[in-house]
Amino acid sequence: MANLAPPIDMRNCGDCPIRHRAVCARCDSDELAHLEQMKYYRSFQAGQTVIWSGDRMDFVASVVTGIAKLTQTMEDGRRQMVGLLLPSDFVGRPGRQQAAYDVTAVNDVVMCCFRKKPFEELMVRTPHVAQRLLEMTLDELDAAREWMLLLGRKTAREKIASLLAIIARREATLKQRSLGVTVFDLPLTREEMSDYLGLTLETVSRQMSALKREGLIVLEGNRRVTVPDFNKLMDVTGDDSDGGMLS
Amino acid sequence: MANLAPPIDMRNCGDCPIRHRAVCARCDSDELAHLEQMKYYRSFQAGQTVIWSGDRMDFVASVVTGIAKLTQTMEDGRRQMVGLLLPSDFVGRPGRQQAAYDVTAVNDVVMCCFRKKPFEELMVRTPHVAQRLLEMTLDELDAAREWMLLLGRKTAREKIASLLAIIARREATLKQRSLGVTVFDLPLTREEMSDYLGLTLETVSRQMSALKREGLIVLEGNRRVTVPDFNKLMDVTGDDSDGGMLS
DNA sequence: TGTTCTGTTTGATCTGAATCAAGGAAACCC
DNA sequence: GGGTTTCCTTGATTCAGATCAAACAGAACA
Repeated sequence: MANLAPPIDMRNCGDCPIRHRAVCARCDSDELAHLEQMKYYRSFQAGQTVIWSGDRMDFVASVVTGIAKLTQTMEDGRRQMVGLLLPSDFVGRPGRQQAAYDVTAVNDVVMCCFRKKPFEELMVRTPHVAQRLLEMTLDELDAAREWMLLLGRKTAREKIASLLAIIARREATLKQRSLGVTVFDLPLTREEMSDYLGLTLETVSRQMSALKREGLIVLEGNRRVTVPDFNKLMDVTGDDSDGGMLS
Repeated sequence: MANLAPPIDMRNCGDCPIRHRAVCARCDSDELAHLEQMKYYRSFQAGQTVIWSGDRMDFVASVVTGIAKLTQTMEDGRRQMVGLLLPSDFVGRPGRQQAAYDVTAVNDVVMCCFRKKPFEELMVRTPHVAQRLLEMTLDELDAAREWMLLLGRKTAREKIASLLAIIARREATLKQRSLGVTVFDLPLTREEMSDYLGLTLETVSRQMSALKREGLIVLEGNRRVTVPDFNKLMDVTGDDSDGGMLS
């Protein structure tokens, strides 16, 4: 209901990653002008569905602000999150007809969109776009595989700690702060966390309480989390203990 | 111990996907000649490690024959398979220094390799290579996400059925047979299956026995599997029930 | 022809997370 | 300010799959 018009200051376009990261870095300005003309913005309210799995998808986009999730659902309702899209992440697959998963706005989201057909044509003309997208897709693949280890082999406790560590690290990077003490708001509800981690929301809640009881995290309300000692949290994740600093 | 020399009939090169799928389809013959000169073959014995996680990876490759697995291992030994490489699958990430996972030959494997540096240079000159790789990577990402649903939400029984269905379907496609009745040899040991599915090998064995008891599969020895009715097997996977016939 | 592997099956028991079931607490809304 | 809704926590119980333990089957080999 809330989209297709761009009430967005063009200056925001500076954050648009398709322009910035996929194209701008290496393309000449003619191509850039092309992209400029093609793009349009859409915004989505928290909870709104961007695309349903199986729908034909006639655009590609990148997240400008907000967070969106990719989910797969089984016939009986069991649900698994399979991707979390943060600002600058790319949505949609050039060369593919149908969406493979549901895409839903977690909070209010703005996306920078391009019609698929012309974008694909542009991709043929400007090799750097394909190369940049390949890079981004490889990163996503790495993340997905990390996630598979989590889903297949980690305990509930380790899963929660891993998720908190991921968010804390991202938050620290975003705000250019060190990882020593981190404070942030969880972008996900308990249920979304459970969909992410392959758990029930009760188990998520219990494990959060446990970590709180042990002083590994401090909770103000349900959402605001303080991690007093990042390394202690990392010890619980089961990951290699370099603190993840050598990304 | 067993590599770096090509005792392989050049005609096998017809199966080499880098040539065939990434390049050949759309590139002029000069580029092809380039690729021809660059490539070399390596073969690996069953169980041999192709690359260790963290090693610097100075080549990219594609599987010509055999099957290789990607695995991640936690400090305490818990292991999760995160990828299964079949003939024509691509190994390695242009633009990345280190290998992110262990790559191991499941059975005897031949790979068609290219030194990374010149391959990357070639990628810049020939846009279709990057585009083809992007397509392949997107496919892998889709597979990984399907796999995440399996790991996070499926029961042991559904996991086993899903794995068997995947292999049966691939086998049928390969031999151009219909899916009605399928016979094939499992390429994986019970332990490898458990690594794939996030289970213990005992549970894998038990569930295999259960499917056998119920007549959903017939086992000759441990490896040879007959699926008398593919649709009945699909009913157990928990997947949407189109029988997977639409791609 | 036994001997030793390696891979597999099966049984008994345990346990971590799911399920079932109440309540609490913050946000929203007349 | 009370009522509704949505989200979260906590407790009691159950159960699927892990763990521990033993035995079996086929292949390799001497």
